[in-house]
Amino acid sequence: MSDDEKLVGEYPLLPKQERAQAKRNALIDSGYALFQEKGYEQTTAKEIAAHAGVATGTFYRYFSDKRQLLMSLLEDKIETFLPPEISWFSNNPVATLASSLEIHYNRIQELGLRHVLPELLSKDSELEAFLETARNRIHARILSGLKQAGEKGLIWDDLDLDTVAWAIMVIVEYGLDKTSQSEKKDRYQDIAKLICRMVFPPSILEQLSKNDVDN
Amino acid sequence: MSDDEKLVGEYPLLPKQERAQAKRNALIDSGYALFQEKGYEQTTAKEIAAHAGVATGTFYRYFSDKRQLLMSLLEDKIETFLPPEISWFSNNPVATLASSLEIHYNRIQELGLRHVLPELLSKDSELEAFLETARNRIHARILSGLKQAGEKGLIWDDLDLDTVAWAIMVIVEYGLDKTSQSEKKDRYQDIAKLICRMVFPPSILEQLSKNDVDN
Amino acid sequence: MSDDEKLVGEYPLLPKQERAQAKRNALIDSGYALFQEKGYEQTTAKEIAAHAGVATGTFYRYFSDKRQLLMSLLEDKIETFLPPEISWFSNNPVATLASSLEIHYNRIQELGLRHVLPELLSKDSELEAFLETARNRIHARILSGLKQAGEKGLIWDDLDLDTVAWAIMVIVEYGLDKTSQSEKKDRYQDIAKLICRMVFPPSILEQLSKNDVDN
Amino acid sequence: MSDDEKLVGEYPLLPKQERAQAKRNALIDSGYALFQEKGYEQTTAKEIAAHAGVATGTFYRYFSDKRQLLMSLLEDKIETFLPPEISWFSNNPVATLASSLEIHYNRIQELGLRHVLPELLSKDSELEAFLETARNRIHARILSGLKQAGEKGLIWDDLDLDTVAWAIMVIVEYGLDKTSQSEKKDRYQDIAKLICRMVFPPSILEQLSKNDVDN
DNA sequence: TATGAATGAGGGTTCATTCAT
DNA sequence: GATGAATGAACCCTCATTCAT
Repeated sequence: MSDDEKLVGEYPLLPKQERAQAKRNALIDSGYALFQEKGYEQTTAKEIAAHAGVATGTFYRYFSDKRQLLMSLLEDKIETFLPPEISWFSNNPVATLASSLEIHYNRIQELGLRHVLPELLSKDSELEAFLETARNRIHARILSGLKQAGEKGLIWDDLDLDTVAWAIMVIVEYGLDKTSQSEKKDRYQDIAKLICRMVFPPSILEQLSKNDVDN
Repeated sequence: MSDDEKLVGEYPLLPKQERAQAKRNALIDSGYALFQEKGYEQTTAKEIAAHAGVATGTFYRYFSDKRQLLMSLLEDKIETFLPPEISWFSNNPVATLASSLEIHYNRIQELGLRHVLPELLSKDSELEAFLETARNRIHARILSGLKQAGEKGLIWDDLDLDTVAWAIMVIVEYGLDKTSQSEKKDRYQDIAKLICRMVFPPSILEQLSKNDVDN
Repeated sequence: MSDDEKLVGEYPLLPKQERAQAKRNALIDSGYALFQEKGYEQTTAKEIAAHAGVATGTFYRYFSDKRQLLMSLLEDKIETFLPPEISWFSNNPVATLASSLEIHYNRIQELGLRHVLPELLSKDSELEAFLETARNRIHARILSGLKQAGEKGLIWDDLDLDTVAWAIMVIVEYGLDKTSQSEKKDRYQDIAKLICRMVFPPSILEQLSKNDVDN
Repeated sequence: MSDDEKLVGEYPLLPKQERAQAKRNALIDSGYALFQEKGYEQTTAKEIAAHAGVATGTFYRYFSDKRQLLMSLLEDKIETFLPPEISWFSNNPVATLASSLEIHYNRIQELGLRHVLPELLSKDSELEAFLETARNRIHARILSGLKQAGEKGLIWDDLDLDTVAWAIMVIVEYGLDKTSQSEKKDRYQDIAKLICRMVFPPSILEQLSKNDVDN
């Protein structure tokens, strides 16, 4: 992408670079698809290349090895991990949160690499560090939202916000796996309700919701 | 070998079946230890056998393959997944829950296979089914506790108990990973508080706790 | 071989160890044959295994890799590099030397690895050190023979014995390669004569030879 | 690239053929340098091209393959193998020979491909034939010098000149490898002395040297 | 029954060579 | 001509599994 930007304004628009970038992307996409489908260890570099429609050797032109493709893939997709900024000040926090969750969860689903990573984490400290960073960014984002709400006196004052942020994260990250597609809509609502009950005292929650009805 | 030493001087000792069972157990334990330490794919049958103090070939007398050892291992340890029956009627639900969580989490830690399984799930539907069953048993146990509490009118009456049970499960299962050992004590308290807030209306919670103080 | 010695006196004579040793030897022999035939780089581990009549994997039970087989091979055969102690005091030095050369050259031929090593030397300092050691042992043996002769006043007194020893070594080591088999007998004589002329003043040489005729 | 810089500002400059020749030479030089440094098998076509500052594909415009570059290289450098015509009639044969050796050995060092070739010989009969030819030319040159000396009655009359020529060749070709730079000067002298002793009867040698002193 | 050497398919990776641009 | 990305055969090595002892 930064590559494309550099090209802006240049006339002939080198087809070579574009094709290379396309091939790299095809490999990443294929790696992504196969890692999800069969797991990381079960996917061979040969398969990834074949799936991307290139020769085995080409794989190694773009990535030093399978692991590096995984890292590149993660860097490409990392933003998806970040949940949207959650607004705790909305009139109808439950509904707002529910829709936030839906958006975020869909993204995570799309990423869908969670099933691929755990086994690797134990043997790859760089990967571990990388994901830890991502996780911290998510946590920090949730925590900051909670702090703002706390400063306005909207939430329980005896909460350890760190724990709350972490519980929300876990619920969102691991929570919807086994739910059938048709039931998910309802579940978002229920989760949102649970989270709100963790966060807001009932009185505040009622009041916020009332405002909503008034509008 | 330490096994052989024990045999010195003792003649008939273990009947055949027992010796075999001991060997089988040693293999399971070794598999368990190594899977945790290095992951499933990264552990070889040879290593498991060596760690158990038997020959490579012996491994295959007791298990048809590596995967089957994993399944046996899980069957052996599955009970550990089950959380203790949670008592929602105690006088001090937060404290009671916190200690339940601590007990359960320590068991799960001991099992510690979560990092090993996810990647396998994608390629092994039998394993998937197996774990789904285990998961369902946990869920059912939590759910049944909630229902009892619900029947006594102790908890929010607009809760989808299924969702609540599931959220509790997720928090317990995935929640404490990155917490440092020293901070865990506090975290159990905080988690218990959160869960209680999801479950009990504040008034009930207050009342239950008051009883406690009275005693 | 030292293995065999250890076994002397033991009854059942473990067939396992013997078979393993035999396999190891078969691999070394195959490696040796193929290295000579096609060169080191051109020979694959698979080929060596096939030539020895075992599976690829078996190769790696006995040797960590191709290079290690080469080292083992050299260690096994290193003694062959050592030329026989050359007797400079014999009555007929030329004839004696000629026959020594013949024996030694045949051994070297049998070893025949010279064609295999040069390219490797540049990239493998351990191998280089190993061969340097072997070379030094040869040189030392020749030199010691020359010194003894020198002390008896048999040879030119203005010789740098080190250089002489080295020249002899080179001639013996590299000298007979391209000579056709049929001509070798004569060539040994000629070489022996040359070397003697390098070493002995004509008068001494004549005198020594005369003794011989007298006998 | 340094080539390109030379082109700046100069329009037609090198005719096509010359440019091509320059590129070809650059490739040969690079191949030569890399073969010496890392060995033939260890050097890739890509590296040679990169070292020569051209693209991989360009390599194959000039040479059908890596082997062909080696052959071309040898043809280019073959003359270096030829030792200088050795004058056996000089007044001070030892000194003359010593300086001849020095010149020749330096050339051979410069060529330095000896470490590269042996392994290849076994699998490439054309190469073998080629080097055999070169070797024969050297041998013939030395032999012809010896014959001339023989005709003048300067050397031992019972010598097999073929063997002598060959011994000289071997000593010169393989002899100085392991000698440290600082000791080489002396060694040339010693070698020259040895060779002279192989060739000349002491009386002749003395007489020739005396002439020298007289001058 | 226990052993552990043997097997060989298959994985990751390299590199000589080709060919579209 | 020149380029260098693409190719894919072939290499080295591992390890789940078998089987003679």
